[in-house]
Amino acid sequence: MTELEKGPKGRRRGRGARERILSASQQLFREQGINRTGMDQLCAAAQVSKRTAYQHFTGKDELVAEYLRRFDPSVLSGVFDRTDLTPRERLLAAFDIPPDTPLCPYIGAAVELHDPQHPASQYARDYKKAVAARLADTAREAGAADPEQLGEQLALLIDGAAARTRVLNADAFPTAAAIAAVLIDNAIPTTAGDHRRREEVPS
Amino acid sequence: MTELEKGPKGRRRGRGARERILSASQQLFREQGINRTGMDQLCAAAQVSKRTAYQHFTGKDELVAEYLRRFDPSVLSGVFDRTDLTPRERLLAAFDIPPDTPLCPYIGAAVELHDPQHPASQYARDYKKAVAARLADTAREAGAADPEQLGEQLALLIDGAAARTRVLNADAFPTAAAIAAVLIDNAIPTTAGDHRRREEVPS
DNA sequence: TGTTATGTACACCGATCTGTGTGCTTACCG
DNA sequence: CGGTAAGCACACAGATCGGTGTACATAACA
Repeated sequence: MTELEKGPKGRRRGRGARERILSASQQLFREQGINRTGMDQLCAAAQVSKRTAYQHFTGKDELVAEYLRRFDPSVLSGVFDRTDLTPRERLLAAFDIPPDTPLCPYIGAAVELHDPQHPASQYARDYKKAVAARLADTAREAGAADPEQLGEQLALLIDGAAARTRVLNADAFPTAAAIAAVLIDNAIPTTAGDHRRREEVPS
Repeated sequence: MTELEKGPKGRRRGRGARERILSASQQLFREQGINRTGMDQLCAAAQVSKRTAYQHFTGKDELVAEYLRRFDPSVLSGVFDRTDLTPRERLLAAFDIPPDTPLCPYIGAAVELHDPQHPASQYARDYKKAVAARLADTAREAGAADPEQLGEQLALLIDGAAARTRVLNADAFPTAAAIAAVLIDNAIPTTAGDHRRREEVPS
């Protein structure tokens, strides 16, 4: 009561204001977009006074950059660290996305901010490159002929699915997954089986 | 002089204010984005008084929708109406984009407006569907096994290239074109000449 | 000539936005 | 206890936004 619940005034601090601000950002920026989410609304949602928010972040720009920096775990690592899958399956698993996922915030940020020099835009670039690199690593692990190329191609498919889902309001990831399957089959030379869908991998 | 050049006051009307407004929209909305371009700036660039702008368009929303509606000719028809190319070549030509093209305004609008009900968002959807349909038509003309699927796949590649180009600030269309070539080769059974290795599907 | 569109120039409204300034309140810690 | 850090409530500044109101100027047409 004294710790998590608020007294009507004074220090509230249930697990840090900063956390609540970033948590609210995750929700509001994705739901409404960055530009359409004002600091007033955001602070209200985070149950944080505006004054406090500006003591944790020098401005909205920094907040946005920090907000973007908190995404890897769920999307990136969540896919690549699954040791129960073969490299090949891991590549395809990148397209298995829960159908309600609001949609790649990096593209949204790059479009909304519209300034390639903005820290968030720079981080979005870095992130996209990192994803392509991890895909390339996995492709190499899977024995692809040209891992870098395959990684870049799969990254493009993911972005295409994200953008198209956003514009059409309909899930485009199955289509992207189908293309990915073709590309992977074409790029990985042998591996016992063949092209088409191959159920399991021996080891 | 009396017609095109302006007297310091009064009616200017060199080829219609509406045209100048839309023309300025094309430039500013693409350069700066929609939300970051105010009506004041836009009217100044169009050399049109703000009052006049609001007599031609009921509001910015309508202007944005109209702005989007003026893009087909250059992109869509420009590719599909080329009778000097085979259907196959036409499919690939969709990825031949002048390297400086600012980038698909439909995706930008859908992200910036962030409201699927916005007239511009609806038109963006219609347009994307139309492109996929024309790609499917061409794919059918080229003899693809599943034209709708190929059309949807190629459309996704285009969107992926657009989005990725935007985020990474580097041309992603060559990568998309490479994927397209693979998909087309896989989907079109015969077609005399070819590159890649295609030993399968005799008929 | 006068009328009617069409347009200009410019001030202005209300809303909203990022960001501050100020004073008060509470928790923690020595 | 007293001090300090963290936070709150709230008003407010300054800018910008979409959109109007008003009075005036010009071109085309009768």
